[in-house]
Amino acid sequence: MSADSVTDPVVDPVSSQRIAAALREAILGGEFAPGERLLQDVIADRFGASRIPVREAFRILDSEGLMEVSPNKGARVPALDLYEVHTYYRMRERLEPLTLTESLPHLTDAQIDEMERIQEQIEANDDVARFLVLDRDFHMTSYAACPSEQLLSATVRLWNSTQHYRRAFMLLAGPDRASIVNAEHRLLLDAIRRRDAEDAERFLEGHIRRTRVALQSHPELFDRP
Amino acid sequence: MSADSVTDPVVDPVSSQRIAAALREAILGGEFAPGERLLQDVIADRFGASRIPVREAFRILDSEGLMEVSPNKGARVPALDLYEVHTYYRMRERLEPLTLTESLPHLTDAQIDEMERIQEQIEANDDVARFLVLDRDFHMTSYAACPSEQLLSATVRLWNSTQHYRRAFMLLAGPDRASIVNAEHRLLLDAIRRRDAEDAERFLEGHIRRTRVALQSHPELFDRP
DNA sequence: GTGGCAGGGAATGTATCCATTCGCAAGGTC
DNA sequence: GACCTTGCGAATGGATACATTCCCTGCCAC
Repeated sequence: MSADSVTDPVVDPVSSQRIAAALREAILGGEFAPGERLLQDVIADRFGASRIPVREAFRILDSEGLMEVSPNKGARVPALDLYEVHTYYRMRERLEPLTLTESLPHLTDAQIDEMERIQEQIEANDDVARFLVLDRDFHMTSYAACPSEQLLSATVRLWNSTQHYRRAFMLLAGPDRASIVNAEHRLLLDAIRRRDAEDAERFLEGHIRRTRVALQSHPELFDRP
Repeated sequence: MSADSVTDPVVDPVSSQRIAAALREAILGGEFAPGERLLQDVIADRFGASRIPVREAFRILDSEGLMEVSPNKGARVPALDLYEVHTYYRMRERLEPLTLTESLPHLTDAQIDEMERIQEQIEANDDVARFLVLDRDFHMTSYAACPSEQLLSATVRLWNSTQHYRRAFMLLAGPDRASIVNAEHRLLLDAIRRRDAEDAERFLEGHIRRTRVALQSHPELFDRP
């Protein structure tokens, strides 16, 4: 056992899970572009495994909305057009307020404090890649106490599927919109502190909706190379 | 080639897909109870295949919400408690009106006529198993023109996950509630004919909500055996 | 030049065999 | 008697090898 095993993240002994976790990070981090095909052999070599666990990993990621596999045609990162991203955002507008409402009564004060700290980091930050991580953390923390595994995983799927376009949008729009996002986050955080589900739902829906409308004004994000 | 190959459903040459399709039917049809474990060997023998395509099929069904696989612990049909089914219905209340709204402008008159025919069969029918099929057909036909593959598959997942409890509820509550369901379906159908998305959303949400409330009054459906 | 067709290489799908893990039950200890 | 431990059988995870499908390329006919 290595001396610093305490700080090492525990690596899953099940290869398919380990590979899925690594690919998940890579896809969410933008290492693979939408539409990019992933070959079983290549991924298998990369992880020193056979193709069997790689196939399992592909299926796992498929169920998370991060890949799409089709019989005899291989696996690729989904490439969405404007309409599909638009639809994902409309799904988010309807589902995530519910997730928040379910989470709200079970959120601990410590978790709300954690959201506050994340928001402070967002306000002090001006790096796009870091914003994406922090923004995700902010919202996921607000959902973390949702007792429904199903609702939570559905929410994560929606975030996963739109992650790449969120990044592309941020890179394009730049940090100009930061002040609006911060205002929205502050309103949301305040409603959560007050345990006001109705306000929280309203602010969250508005936050997602505004992002959707902003995205729509940049159709060039969806031009196929 | 068999003489009646035209009427035969095309069987998928890919074993994993074929097995997944058969298991999907079996689970939705109630052949496996929630919580029941499915062994790779048993399923493999049943379909005359090795365990590899069975594992693929399990993963496929997992992504459809029909099974849950956990590493080294096998695969089973998800068993939900009252809260989780309740949550699924609340998700349905929010998502399915959107699916309908997206589908509505693209629905052909022929599809609406088809819904009418299905509704007539529902009204002339008094068998629970057949009702479940027809009811699903009725709603799925209303969603069929939804251009978003993602929204459609999310909707199907929600239906899949709650199918068993819908059946259990119908067997318990009997056909007493038929008249209310018929009234709701008629209102929904009328709104669809008028291409009135707002009314259609309202009636659909109410339809799902009423079913959820009715389900909640039968907590005995969720007693573990 | 355009369309279709055949062939070959590459990638995916599957079977068999082996490795690993899990669960349970029998036995032992305090 | 309760609790831990040990070991065995069964089930899952993974590697290798083979079968099948797909796709692209080049050739041919028109």
